[in-house]
Amino acid sequence: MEIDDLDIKTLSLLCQRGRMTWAELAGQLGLSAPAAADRVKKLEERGIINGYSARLSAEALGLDLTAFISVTLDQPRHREGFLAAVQASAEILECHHVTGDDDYLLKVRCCHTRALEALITERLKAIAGVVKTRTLIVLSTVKETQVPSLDHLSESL
Amino acid sequence: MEIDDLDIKTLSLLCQRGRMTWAELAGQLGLSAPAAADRVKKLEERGIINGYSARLSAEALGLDLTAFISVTLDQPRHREGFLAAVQASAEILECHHVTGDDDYLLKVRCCHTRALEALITERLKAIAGVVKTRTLIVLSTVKETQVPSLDHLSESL
DNA sequence: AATGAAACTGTCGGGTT
DNA sequence: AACCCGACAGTTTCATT
Repeated sequence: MEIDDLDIKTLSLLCQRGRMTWAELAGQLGLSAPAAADRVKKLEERGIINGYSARLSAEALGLDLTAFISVTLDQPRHREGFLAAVQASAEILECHHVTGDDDYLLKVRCCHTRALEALITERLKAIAGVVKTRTLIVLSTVKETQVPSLDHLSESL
Repeated sequence: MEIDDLDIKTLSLLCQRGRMTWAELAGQLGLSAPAAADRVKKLEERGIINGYSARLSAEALGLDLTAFISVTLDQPRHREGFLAAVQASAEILECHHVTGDDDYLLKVRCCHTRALEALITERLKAIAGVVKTRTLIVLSTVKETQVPSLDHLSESL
């Protein structure tokens, strides 16, 4: 199954304005509304579109602090507990198993440095097996996209 | 202006299903459709909801490789060019100015190791002022949320 | 993939607590 | 101020060509 240029444009438009009407989308694509809706439905069925989300402003919600935390686990047997704790913690946005000196890289977002301190000392370091953490605080964010690059899929948009 | 529990629930629902109808949302909130639409409109006006996006599956698009790259710039005067290159590169999802040994932390997503190699050697290292990069490859992703934590805003959902 | 009809949704006004 | 109700325009959806 191929992804054509119209699919790319559809994805691009729906990433920018996820609640746009099929009629509006159809206008941008040069199609009729049912045809546009059909294409979107197929993209959903193929799993390319997972769903739709409201984009929230972290700052407007008072979440001014972003940080990346590297975590080292001493023993593989502690993994289960660590992963469960990660899932349970709302402040941890992302958790990746990575190559390099440490085992996991977390992206966290919280209100202020006190909350970050509590997260590191009371939650992360409390988990059995966490022997080391290293924290990078974000001073400013230059770019932050959720959407993967679409350019590599087509040359002529 | 306060954010009440109904707002929290509204945000939570719209993060899961951003295209849900006002009637459906209203049902979940125990309100009428116009009242629910009113609340959403106010959240949008306050900047708490920035917009809506389709969630795309990186894997379904063939973007199987995620990595974090630390970048060191030798001189502040090279910043402008670096930031411009970052914005122009579709494979770079995020770019944060961070504390620590290096200056910037990038999150990138591409097709395979060859594309990553090209990104690092032909694009990043080609930028004037980039003296060092350090790459962590993501082996697996345990958790990946865009949504900031909402729990700290209310105790009783 | 486009058209046309039926059902639904979003939106606006007015009225209520 | 926040919410509910009723009505109309616009939209989605289905069948058909």
